[in-house]
Amino acid sequence: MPATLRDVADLAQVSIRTVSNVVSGYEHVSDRMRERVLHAIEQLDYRPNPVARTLRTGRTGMLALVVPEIDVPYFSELARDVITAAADFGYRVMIDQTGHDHERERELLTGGDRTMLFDGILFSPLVTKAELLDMNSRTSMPLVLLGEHDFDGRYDHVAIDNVRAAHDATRHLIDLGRTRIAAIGAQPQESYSTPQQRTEGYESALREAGIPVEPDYQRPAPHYRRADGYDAARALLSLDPRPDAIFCYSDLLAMGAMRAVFDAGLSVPEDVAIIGIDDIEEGRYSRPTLTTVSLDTPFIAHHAVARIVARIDDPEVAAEEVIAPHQVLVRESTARG
Amino acid sequence: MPATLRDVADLAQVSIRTVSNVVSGYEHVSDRMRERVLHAIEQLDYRPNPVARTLRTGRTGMLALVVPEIDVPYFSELARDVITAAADFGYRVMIDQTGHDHERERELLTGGDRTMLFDGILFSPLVTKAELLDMNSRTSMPLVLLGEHDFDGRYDHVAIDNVRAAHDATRHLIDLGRTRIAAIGAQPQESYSTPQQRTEGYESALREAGIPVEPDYQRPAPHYRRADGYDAARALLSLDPRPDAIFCYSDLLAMGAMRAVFDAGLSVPEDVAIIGIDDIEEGRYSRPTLTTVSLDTPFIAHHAVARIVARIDDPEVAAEEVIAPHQVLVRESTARG
DNA sequence: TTGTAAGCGTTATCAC
DNA sequence: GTGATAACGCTTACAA
Repeated sequence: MPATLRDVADLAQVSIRTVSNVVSGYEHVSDRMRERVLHAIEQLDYRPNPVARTLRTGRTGMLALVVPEIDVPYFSELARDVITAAADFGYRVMIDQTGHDHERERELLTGGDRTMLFDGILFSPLVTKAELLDMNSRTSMPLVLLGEHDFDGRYDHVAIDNVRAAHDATRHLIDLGRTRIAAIGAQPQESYSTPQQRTEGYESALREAGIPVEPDYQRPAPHYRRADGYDAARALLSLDPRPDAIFCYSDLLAMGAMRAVFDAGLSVPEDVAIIGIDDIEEGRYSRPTLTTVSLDTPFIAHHAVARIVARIDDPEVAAEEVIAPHQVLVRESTARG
Repeated sequence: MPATLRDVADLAQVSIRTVSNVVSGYEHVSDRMRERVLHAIEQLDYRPNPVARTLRTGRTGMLALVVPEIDVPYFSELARDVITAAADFGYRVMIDQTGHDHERERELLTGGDRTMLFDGILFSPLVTKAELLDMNSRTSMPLVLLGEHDFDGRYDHVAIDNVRAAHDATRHLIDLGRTRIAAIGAQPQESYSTPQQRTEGYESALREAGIPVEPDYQRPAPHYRRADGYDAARALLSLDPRPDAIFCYSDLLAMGAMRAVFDAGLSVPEDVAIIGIDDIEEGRYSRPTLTTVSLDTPFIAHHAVARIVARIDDPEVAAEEVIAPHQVLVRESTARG
């Protein structure tokens, strides 16, 4: 049975209040008292019960990071940075996986989930804009959106400029001299905003270069996993004329797409140049290495945590938008012939 | 301000006890009462406070999964399965990252970390056997070890037979006709038990085949990341005679090693055959695809969660050892010429 | 500077 | 079957 404040107080012959003062670092405690208390704490191996403290203070010291799939490299790399950033602010991170389950997302946001042991949510959503809009209005749970962009200032969010990022990626392929530029990653339901924005950037870059937008060259991807990229690329390669470049909305899609190109007996970048988004470590070792749009996840993580902490401390603070920098990293998958 | 049991009781004109009964699904409640209570709950949008409940019951409904690095694919894929398995048992998962920090591991295990908001720990350790032995003895926190094997029945653990797995992997390379078989992944401090066991399996397979164990062919890896595999492989390739096969203690090491082989102007598997351990998804898409020892992570996750739940329910239950099956999956990186 | 006591929102032990 | 009421372990007015 773990020792309590009361036990320590009894042993040290002081009041429970004094023990609490010592434990929580209150200043005005005489040295003799502090000495006695610390000794008793040592002796009993006392540790404060965080749950009791939480019940009293209303703070758990935990953040929830909600992602669709933790084993998607982008999310696990983001999680790593978020855990690190949260530690700097004295918070710990609980990771929740929604598994593309909108219902689960709604539960978390509305608090329909009855086990909310955290102070705030970092949310990398799957939900549509409309869904999200009236979701969190019921709960007062502090919320910061990751990766999304277009929410009219209702929520804190930290994201990249998706339109520009997609535009830059497409532009890079154009500068290579490619003209039949396909894209993988549009979502069947067009209400997901990230894919929508990337499509917008892709199309605008094509138009600016005077290249007609060819609907057949745009393939959806139900999720953003390797298998989805593989399937989509296979379909693209069977077209006539076949694309000479593919812009993938995520690096993982790109990994699958590259494999599909090889399996078709073609080569990257000679036959098909490929670019992704995310800059996951895998792309720095793959063959060929993957050209990508790098996202500065540490930046995203840091600002997201900073925002949520600010909102926890003051729920009334105005919502803020943070745009993380991005940058095209040219590697072998788009190297010039 | 969220509604409490008391508010509901007042509105429904019943006692707080009756409300609690309804909420926690107690059977002996009259229909009229239940009706009234449910109505009030609905009206107030009442949700039980999990912290208060926890303080009373001592259960948080949370498990901690402790891993060195969440962005290492093996761990993120394991995390995914653990989260899924935990959900089946009604638990949620908090992921903690120790970042190769022994001190952090000790903190978590001894509860020196003051925020123990979970009921049990699933621990994929970095610590040495000796360290672990007297670590958890102070706390009574339920603990299940993942991936480790040789702890004399003091702790629950679910793992694979590391010696056999390494033996099988090495044997596979031998059966290919390779004779200069290197290994990457031994740890500088030999007290880590998993690497130790893999080295044991590697060496025994060589000896059985009458192949001398060549110390130069064994390279340590500080961590198990791509960069470590890359560096180790580079060193191996500069040897004379150079190895014609490499057994990597993890798939990620293998990905780095493959890249090093290509950068040296050699090919896999013709010049150097490569096999890993873990069966991460990346290896199913890489070029060449990676031969590996598959670990059945869902099995590991399920049994680990089942054990920890059993131990939470009855702390006195005898420690158990679960050995997960493993299997060599032959792919292109060791295909016959 | 330190002690006393009132909660935080539950669950559980009594009675009735 | 339902109603009071005492914990759970802590923080924090309010007193002394």
